[in-house]
Amino acid sequence: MMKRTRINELLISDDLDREVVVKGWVKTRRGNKHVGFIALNDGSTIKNIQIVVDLEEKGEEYIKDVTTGAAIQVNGTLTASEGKGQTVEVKASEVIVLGKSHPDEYPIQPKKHTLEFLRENAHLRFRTNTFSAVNRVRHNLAFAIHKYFHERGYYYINTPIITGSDAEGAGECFKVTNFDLNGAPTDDKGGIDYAQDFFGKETNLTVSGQLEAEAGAMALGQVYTFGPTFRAENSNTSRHLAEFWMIEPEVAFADINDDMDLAEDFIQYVIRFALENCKDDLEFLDNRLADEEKQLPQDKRSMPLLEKLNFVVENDFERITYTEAIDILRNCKPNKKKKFQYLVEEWGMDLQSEHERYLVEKHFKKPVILYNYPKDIKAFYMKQNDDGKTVAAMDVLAPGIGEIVGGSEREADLVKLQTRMKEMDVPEEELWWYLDLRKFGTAPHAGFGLGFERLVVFVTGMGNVRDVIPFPRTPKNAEF
RNA sequence: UCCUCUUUAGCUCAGCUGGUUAGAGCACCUGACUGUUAAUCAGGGGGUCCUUGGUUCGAGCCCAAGAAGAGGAGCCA
Repeated sequence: MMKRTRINELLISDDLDREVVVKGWVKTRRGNKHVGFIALNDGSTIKNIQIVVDLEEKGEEYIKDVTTGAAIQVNGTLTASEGKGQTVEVKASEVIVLGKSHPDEYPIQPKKHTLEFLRENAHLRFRTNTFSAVNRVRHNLAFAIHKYFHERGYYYINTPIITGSDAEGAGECFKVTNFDLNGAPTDDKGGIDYAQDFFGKETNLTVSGQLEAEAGAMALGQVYTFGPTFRAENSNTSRHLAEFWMIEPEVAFADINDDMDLAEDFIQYVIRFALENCKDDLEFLDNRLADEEKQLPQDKRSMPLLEKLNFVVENDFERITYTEAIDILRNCKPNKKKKFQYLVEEWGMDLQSEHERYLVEKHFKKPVILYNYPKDIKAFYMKQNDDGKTVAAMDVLAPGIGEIVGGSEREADLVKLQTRMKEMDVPEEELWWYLDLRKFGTAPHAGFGLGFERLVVFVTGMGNVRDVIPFPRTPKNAEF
């Protein structure tokens, strides 16, 4: 029996008038009682192949089950198309319906659906042009990430998903327990006795693999993680998920400048990879975005997707310190005219989304790396600068999505780290092993965390992280 | 968690100041058409107006509570 050929191969083939077998899902069927046209897609490309069925020979009934969504096999001949709109098509000698799709019940119609509706049909939305394109781009970005690090001598390490400490200071955790929720054993003080739980201590789903990655970097030199991350924050925004994927490189003998170089080079590399390997999909997404924004006034529209990606790849990111950013913001028009909801006045304040957006989208009009933040608004493990006021932290801000990377040089000095932990009430006992890394062969090192879904949002031009992960987990939603 | 908005046919939406039998486009079904491109044309079927309670002679519409969804904010990636 002949093997099937994938549609992406057929569409670029110039080996015509040969027997082929095609399998895929029906997008639409058109025609009359004499001839039927089927648009068929198998996921190998966003493009469909046209199947032509001679109904005078087969009879009208022959393709009555070939309806939108049905899975079919077509045996036929690859020929030059007689009609306009495509160069090749398959003249069917036999059409076999592998799986029917009842047209009355199948939710995905050959028309525009809202993203909200498709979210409720996440198991079927892969079959739409938009979501198949997004998922192919997502794959290519994931692949590019591994390729980038591998080619540069980084090791992919897997840090634990179940963690024993909640001292990492990065948001609310999901608890992991084996206790029956009605009647967990209690200790003599009336609290829950975790000593009797599966791990013998309180455990959570990881909020970050960074601390463990640091342990890897302090022996393997340069490592990265790429795994699921969980935050139990009640965040209802287009930028947050309860379960998301994060990339966390960690590099020994690197300082904050090396860290910024890495982040910039890395982001440009993976975008370039997508531009080269996802041409059709990105073109489709470029059109989709333009179409979506058609009704917006000119000044509210974002830069066309492909133009934006090429711009990011070809131009250096702007690098400014937090202090410089405050100066720019303090003297900018919206601040003076009191257009900001939070006015920028004092050094030391945390920057709000509106401020970051102003810097990226209005002032510099390109990705911006902010670094050297006040120590009081950043985490305990960041390297304290000599000025006594700032830490060597950096955030990469991208137009449209905001913070895409957060990173820092890590504090390598044991005493300084311990002092900071005391000041910030971080329990030393739980992080004894993290302190050991400073006790035995400490060295300057740096790293960052990149939210994978935010990267995919940026590259696909989708407006919501829920539409770039197949089955999003958000507050009140764990369907599928 | 806070603020704002939304919830009417399978989908996208309209529904006036509270008043008879709740509408349109698409989808679906039937028919027409010899090469279509989200095919086209004609006809047809299809409703727990998110839920609960209230006001009223009368509620899709007004009031209250709740649920779900979206946008923005906070937290962050």
